[in-house]
Amino acid sequence: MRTSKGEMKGSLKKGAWSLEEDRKLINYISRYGIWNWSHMPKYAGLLRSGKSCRLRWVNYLKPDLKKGCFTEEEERSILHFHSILGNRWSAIARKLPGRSDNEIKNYWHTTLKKSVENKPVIKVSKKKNTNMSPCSESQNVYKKEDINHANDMTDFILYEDDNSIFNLSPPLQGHQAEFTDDIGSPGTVEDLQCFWRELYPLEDLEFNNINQELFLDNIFQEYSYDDTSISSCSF
DNA sequence: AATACGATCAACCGCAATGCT
DNA sequence: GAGCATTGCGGTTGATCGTAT
Repeated sequence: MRTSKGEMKGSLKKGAWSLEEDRKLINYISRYGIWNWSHMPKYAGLLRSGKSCRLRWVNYLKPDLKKGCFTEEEERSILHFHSILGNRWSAIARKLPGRSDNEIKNYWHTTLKKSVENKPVIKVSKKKNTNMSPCSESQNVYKKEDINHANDMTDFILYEDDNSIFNLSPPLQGHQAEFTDDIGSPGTVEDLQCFWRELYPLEDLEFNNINQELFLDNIFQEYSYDDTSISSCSF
């Protein structure tokens, strides 16, 4: 069955994305790029709508997304552009590289709107420890400087071409191309690094203008590793 | 300790715009 | 130009958290 917009309905999963689903989507896009959101989920082994996949990628998984608190400068930019553009969140997001429209929209409704209405806002971090983006130092967040040999993680890089399609460069070959979805959930940083290493072997990399540090931070912050995981990490 | 409440944010929904045949 | 598929956008919802009582 299809909706009026052509997307499959029924038997599609909804709600929060699991780590495994994230991995499948990242894995697929890394290998094949974004060619058709509607058909991609089937080939990626995901029981999600194309819309859901796109949203997840755009708002959460894209490697150049910035995570963490908005800076004062970003706040000023949002206020400024909102005064000009109104609720055109995607237009505002384009003015703030690394921020998604959804993130800006949420930040506006939860924080800035109140300040505009002259209600002083006391920022208290109440982040969740799984899917939430890290905000304060109280969060269980580990930056790359916390981890030995973290520079190795800059081995992993995606690039965006003129059509906004993310590709891996160069294409995976041999055992890399055989990399499949049936990989267990990464319990530690080490496990996750193995996952990424299989996708992006050092010798095959080409670097470009994607902010590698942001991508690196995203990988660690995404999964909010606990102390045990970090201390056991040795790459 | 238990419960209620408010804040936050990921994800969904409906619709409009755009592209393709 | 019509009809359908796909993409993108903005509003809204619901789950989950921390805090207050």
